[in-house]
Amino acid sequence: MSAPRSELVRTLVDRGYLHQATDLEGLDALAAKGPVTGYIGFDATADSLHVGSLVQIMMLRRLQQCGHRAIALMGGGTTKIGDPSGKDEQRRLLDDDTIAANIRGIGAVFERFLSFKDRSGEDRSAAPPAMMVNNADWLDGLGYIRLLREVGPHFTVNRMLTFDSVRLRLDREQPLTFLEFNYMILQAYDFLQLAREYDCRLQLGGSDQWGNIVNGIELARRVDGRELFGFTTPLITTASGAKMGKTAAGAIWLSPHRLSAWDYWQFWRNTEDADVGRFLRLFTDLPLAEVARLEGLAGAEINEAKKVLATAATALLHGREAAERAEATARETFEQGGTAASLPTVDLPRAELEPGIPAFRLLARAGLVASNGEGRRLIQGGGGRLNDERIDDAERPIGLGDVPESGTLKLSAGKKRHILVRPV
RNA sequence: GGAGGGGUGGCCGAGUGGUUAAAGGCAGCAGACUGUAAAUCUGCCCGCGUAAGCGUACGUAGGUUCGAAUCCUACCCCCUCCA
Repeated sequence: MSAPRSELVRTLVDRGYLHQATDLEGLDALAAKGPVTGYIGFDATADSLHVGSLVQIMMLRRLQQCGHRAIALMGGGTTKIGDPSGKDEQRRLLDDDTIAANIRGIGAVFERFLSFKDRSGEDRSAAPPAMMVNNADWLDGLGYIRLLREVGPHFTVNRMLTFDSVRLRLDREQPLTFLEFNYMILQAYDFLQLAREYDCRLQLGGSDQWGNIVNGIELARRVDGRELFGFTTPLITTASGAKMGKTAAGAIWLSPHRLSAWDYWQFWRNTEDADVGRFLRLFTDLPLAEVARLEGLAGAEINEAKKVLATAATALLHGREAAERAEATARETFEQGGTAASLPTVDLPRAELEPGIPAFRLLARAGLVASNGEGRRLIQGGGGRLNDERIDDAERPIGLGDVPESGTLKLSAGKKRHILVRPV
């Protein structure tokens, strides 16, 4: 297409969010005219989202930044069905209480990225407040016959069978239950419902959602004669092809109770060279010119860009202050080789430390390793450190005598994972 | 309801009486090299134990055997085809 006229489409395209769109020019024209309402659905399968969902969250943020209304749709209803996309097996079905708790947890994340406050009073140019809605509100009370009559005629099973989410299962001879088979219908119905109730015209999502999104668009056209738009992002992988967000300590969660700001900062700091520019565009608000400059840094200098990325991305989720604290901690720890007092700290009763604890046991006690055996192996492999000195003997007792001036022991598993132990 | 196939460690997947805490791969952790990168190479990778060893583990519960993931019985679950 020619150069986008709307800020929205320009932003999404320039920053690398576009994979496929149903009618980009139409969307561009619409967004150029005035505020558009767009949504993304999130399943409530865990009490926190992880970085895998961050692209979607950032898109909602872009939507709002460009003056449009963003709706975060909580899948309180659809989670009871289970999206078969990209899965070989049906997920365990969750009960209502769990889903409700998950929605609360997930909702908290959105507060960081979107503004739900109505500020039109103080600032006329402000974007409409974002909204959070739950599809259980309309799906729970849905009558089966009514749904079949309203929606059923517009779906042919022939076509449903051609969708990736279904076909992949069938091709691999994995079971697909009728329950899951209905997921796409409900998601299509969501879009119709949001279009009717909030004049929502746009659904965004990951590339695996393309089929579901198109279904909604078609449904609304046939039933209501509405013109809706769809937009998907590419699957975000690292340059070496790994799916994003599964690393050292497991999934990179967005909720602070699951993953600290420090660990989150470290995750971004360890981005592969080749990903830095792309990630800066997708996951930070940095101006594109600045991104281009940082991306151009070569060799070891690219580390500067990684720090900017880490701090900017962490600031969005955990706040500027926490991000800068993480950056400072990292500088002291890695660049000055010191012991930053702000490293993660665990308290240990003096009485326990008094007689001395074998090193392998202390590593486990501090949470750096999962078991005593793992602590032993770590030390045998040369990865265990006490106050930056390699621990050679797994049995070596560590006691109060090892506590340096600073008052805390520094334990390390490898060069990157450190923890402070404070006797209390 | 009938016939056939199958359930193995985080995942994939070999193993059909002892040499099996269970090949191989992926993922993960650590070491070396570096730039807290990638790639590569090396080691580790159920728990407890300094160790010898012990305890758990191959869908569940029993049984046969000196000895079972491997054989038998019952049950549960999944798949394919038929009704």
